Amino acid sequence: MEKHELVLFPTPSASSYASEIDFKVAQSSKVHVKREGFLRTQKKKISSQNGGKKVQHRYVFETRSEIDILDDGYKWRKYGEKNVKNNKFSRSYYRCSYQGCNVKKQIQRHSKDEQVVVTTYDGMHMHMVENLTESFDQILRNFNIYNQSYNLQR
DNA sequence: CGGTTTTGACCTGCGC
DNA sequence: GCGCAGGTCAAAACCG
Repeated sequence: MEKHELVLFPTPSASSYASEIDFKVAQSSKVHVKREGFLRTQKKKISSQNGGKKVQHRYVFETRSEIDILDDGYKWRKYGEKNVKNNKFSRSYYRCSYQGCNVKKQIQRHSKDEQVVVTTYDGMHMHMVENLTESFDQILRNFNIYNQSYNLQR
């Protein structure tokens, strides 16, 4: 396994909810990760669902790859597919098939730069997984560490 | 047989 | 309201 190095520091976003960062993975490909809170309307919806206790997380991965589905070690069940406007490629919707796990993800290819795959994760897994891909784990860990220090600075 | 994919219908938020 | 765009459901097909 290659070493994952942190390439860029993000510019503090205008939105207080979002932060983003780039990782270089295995020499060739770069992963752009973005973490954002939900928009106000979505927050409202969430809070009415579970009493407003839980914070929802969203991670957006942008990878440059020929393969649409990057194996992150989790088991996903596809539950939908849609054509999005201004995009010739369709977007796929997946849900984590672990029982009781509510994590969702969307996979979508850029219309302009079709080499880029955008993977959006909604929520966090509250369970372990045997087959966790090391690179994915490492990226998320680095990203969380980064976010912690970022939050401390403010 | 049990889980997954497919696919059109259904639901919902939002802008006009 | 209405219609569009995006997100989800669910029944049938599919597959090991």
